[in-house]
Amino acid sequence: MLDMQLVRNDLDTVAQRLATRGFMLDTQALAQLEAERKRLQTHTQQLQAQRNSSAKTIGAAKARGEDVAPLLAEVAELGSSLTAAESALATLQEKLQALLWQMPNLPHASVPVGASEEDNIEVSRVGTPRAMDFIVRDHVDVGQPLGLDFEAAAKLSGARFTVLRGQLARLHRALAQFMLDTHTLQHGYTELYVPYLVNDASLYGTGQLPKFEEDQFYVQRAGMERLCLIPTAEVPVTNLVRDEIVLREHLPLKFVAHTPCFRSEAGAYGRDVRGMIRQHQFDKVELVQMVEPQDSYDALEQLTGHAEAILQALELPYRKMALCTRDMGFSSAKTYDLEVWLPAQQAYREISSCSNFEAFQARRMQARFRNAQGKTELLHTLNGSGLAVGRTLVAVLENYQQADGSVTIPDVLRPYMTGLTQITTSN
RNA sequence: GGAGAGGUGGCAGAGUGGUUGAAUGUACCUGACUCGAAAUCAGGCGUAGGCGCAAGUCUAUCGAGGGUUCGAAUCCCUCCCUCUCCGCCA
Repeated sequence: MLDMQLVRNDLDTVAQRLATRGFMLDTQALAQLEAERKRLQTHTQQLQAQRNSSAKTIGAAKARGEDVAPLLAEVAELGSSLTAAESALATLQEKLQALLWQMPNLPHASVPVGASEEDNIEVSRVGTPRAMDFIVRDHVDVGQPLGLDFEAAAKLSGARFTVLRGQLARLHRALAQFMLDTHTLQHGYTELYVPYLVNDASLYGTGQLPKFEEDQFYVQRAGMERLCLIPTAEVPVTNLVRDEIVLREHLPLKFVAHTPCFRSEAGAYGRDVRGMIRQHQFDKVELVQMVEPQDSYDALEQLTGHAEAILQALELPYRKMALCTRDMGFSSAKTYDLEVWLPAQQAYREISSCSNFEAFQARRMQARFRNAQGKTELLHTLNGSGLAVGRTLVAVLENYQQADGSVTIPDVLRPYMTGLTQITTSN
């Protein structure tokens, strides 16, 4: 959520910056609503002040044992006009609030302005795709003989689910373990285990609501608040600081969590239908940081580097993209995507997204810290995938495939696989 | 599933219709005492918003929403959440 103060005072600049990401702010309508709000609020507060002072007068008179009838007559009219003013103000403020909830974050000055992913800028490219002197198969063809089973998953749940068997399931687990160990032991993150079902307030906090309700999976409970399957660990982890005032000496907070993620992928029909690139359920190791405002862009570089370290350790070729204004997520001020090389597609595909949200989420969550002056100030929040486990498995299958149909296990994963060096149909 | 208790300021904890934005304790800040610290004493200390150059002033806020009332933390209704005990269960 943007700072209403800023939106008010700098309406045209805000509108221009939002326009670069494709959000058209009706400044005239907003200015008009704002003016009306101001008028109504002043009016309402005057009436409230009047009510309060007469109530006190009446109370005092009663205490002295005087007749209060004439005083009561004086305020007879006040009630109804106050009720009317209050409800008019409430309606208007709801309208303004709804508008504010739906406005995306302002892009940082360093974000390239662009219309689509075509305008994303390649920041760096690491690793060289391996030369393969045989017909390169995609992860589906490589994986199916080794235990990747979409038919079984379809029977159980439908499209966009996966069953993994045997060493493939184990490799999947090894990947997650390796990522967690790296981030906790080498990058200083605290591991968390968190709920996979969260309430609406949490989804508002990180920005999934109110705009992206149709992307979520909801669980209804009779007589209880509905809960939502988390689309990413970002939601439960970031919301840990919701309504909290963090001590400055505890900053930065750095958390890592391995969770499944659930996405309905509404509107993605026909995209990546083959394989396990785009699933309703996938695992992800998520990095989250809460930092002081002046540190957040350094933190973004570091956090992105932590995700890159996994790709480097796995010796997977990738590139780092600075997303352009139009391609960034709703809540983000700046995002780097890490894209891994998929030889079958002869393309780099997203495997991690690292973002600085500045105070956008913190304002929604009222997540604050006490600054050096002892005043409460909004935190800056960041997160990034480190990495998407399912897609990492895809990348390993494709990049480590051999002519004979086996898959070599990357060196760093072997300790997690009791020394196994390759996956074949026979193991 | 059954029975009960409860949601008040950073924390603890009073308050059951009238100058209560809220006692008290604690934490924190400032000052006094001290060579310094501890202890003690005095003062300050929530959040959000409106108006104002400012000093200031006004409004809202005691889980959420609605109701009663001139006036609600306090009474009534609905909902949400937490805790305890019993049962069942991974």
